[in-house]
Amino acid sequence: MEQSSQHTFAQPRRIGLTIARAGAEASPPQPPLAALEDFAVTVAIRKDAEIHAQGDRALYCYRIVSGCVRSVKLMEDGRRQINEFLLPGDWFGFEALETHDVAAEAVSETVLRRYPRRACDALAAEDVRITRWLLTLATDHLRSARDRMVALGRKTASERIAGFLLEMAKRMPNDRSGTVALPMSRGDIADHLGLTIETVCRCLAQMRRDGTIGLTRTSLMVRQRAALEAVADATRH
Amino acid sequence: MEQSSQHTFAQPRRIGLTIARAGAEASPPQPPLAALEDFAVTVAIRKDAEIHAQGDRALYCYRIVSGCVRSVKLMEDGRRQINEFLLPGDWFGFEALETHDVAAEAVSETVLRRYPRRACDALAAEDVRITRWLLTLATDHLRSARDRMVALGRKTASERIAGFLLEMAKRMPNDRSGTVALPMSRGDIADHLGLTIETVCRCLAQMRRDGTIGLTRTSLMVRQRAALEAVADATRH
DNA sequence: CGGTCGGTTGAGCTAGATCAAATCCAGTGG
DNA sequence: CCACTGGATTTGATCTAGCTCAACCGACCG
Repeated sequence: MEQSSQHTFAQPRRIGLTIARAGAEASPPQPPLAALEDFAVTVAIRKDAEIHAQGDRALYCYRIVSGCVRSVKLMEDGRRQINEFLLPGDWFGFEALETHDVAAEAVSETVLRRYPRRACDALAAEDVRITRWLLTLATDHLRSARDRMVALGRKTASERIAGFLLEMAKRMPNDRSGTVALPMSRGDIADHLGLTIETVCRCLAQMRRDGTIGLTRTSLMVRQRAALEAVADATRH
Repeated sequence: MEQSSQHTFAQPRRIGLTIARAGAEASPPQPPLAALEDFAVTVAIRKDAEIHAQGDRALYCYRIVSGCVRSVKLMEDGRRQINEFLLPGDWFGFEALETHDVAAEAVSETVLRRYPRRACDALAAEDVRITRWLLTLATDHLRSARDRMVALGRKTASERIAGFLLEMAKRMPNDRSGTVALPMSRGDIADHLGLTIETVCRCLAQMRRDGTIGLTRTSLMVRQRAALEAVADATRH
């Protein structure tokens, strides 16, 4: 089942960092060793295809070149939690032990750069900067996971959604008009925020009625950032 | 407000790892450099005293020698999320950037070993093993944060509580009879699981009526592990 | 043009929250 | 040793945010 839908490009190499940084406002840290690129392969993933499953041997880690990936945990009965949405420049899969504890799926058509973990480890053994960089990645993810736990444990539906919209507006590339394309479905948003599709819809509809956001099926415009922030940021300091 | 209640022991040094490991079934990884101990100080913290606040300059990281610590995030209006309970052998504060993004408070009378982050960083610059160890810590915390996100986002009250009880039974030292002391209040449990005190009480009471657990105010006995696991572990694989 | 699949909207329903009383101790003072 | 006090816990009664179920809608597609 793993990577059933991907194919490997014969050609591109070293297109790496340039593309990765495009449009990312505050990009995640990039690895300090170009040598890593020598072991990498570029792969294209179709929308909704699985990059790796929960429980797969963790052979690779990945950097997103373009598109969007969701990191997912599933329960037996189908309940789903999306840990995070990953965007161009983001890394994932690096934090696994023997196996991946989450699945990774393409939210939209996605191009990845794929790195063998073995090579990663080998380089890390030679060059401390690799390990330090991995540490930075891990702590960044940890801190954002903590923010999400407050949201999931203690925030109301509209607080969660306001926070999500602000995050997306910040992370996604926006055209001049301030409109950003939302790559994920309402269902994905719901499973990210611990809500149902219907609740997500109703909150968004309300915010549109209030004039705080502009909204179509796939795009978002923040019209009154202050109003959204007031709803979202009840977190102290 | 920081450390208002702690005092520094003049005496003990190097008692470190021995005490730390006592009773911990699967202890977190310990640092590979005894040199770190040369910069450490042992401090005692009173119940409910703050070790560091949200937003404090991150000058130290800590290892728990004995007792229990909660890592908490507060919202303006007092809503509270406890990210994790930390037990003897656990490290915290290492993942901060300039400031701590969470507060740390003693759940019970607690003894800590406190390490200046500056010294940590200096040693890490000399010895890769320190950095690797920090990476291990960070990824461990990240993986457990993900499990908690599934719980907070998608599990029912009884599933969350069953999972919590199993985790505690596993992490806490248990006397011969299989009874473990629960150091935290019902309120702490509620704020950890994203529930109210009343819901926690009712679920626990129900489990006691069903005979799956034995329970007093401060202690827990798992009587039918299988029953608890059936409720808790709906996570695939 | 009919079908399908997201998305939206409406109408109840319910798990868990909220509000309100008891109880139960642990610690205190006599 | 016992009564007293205050906070934590437990239990009961009610309420509600968000879920569930169901209908409808609009865009895209063969």
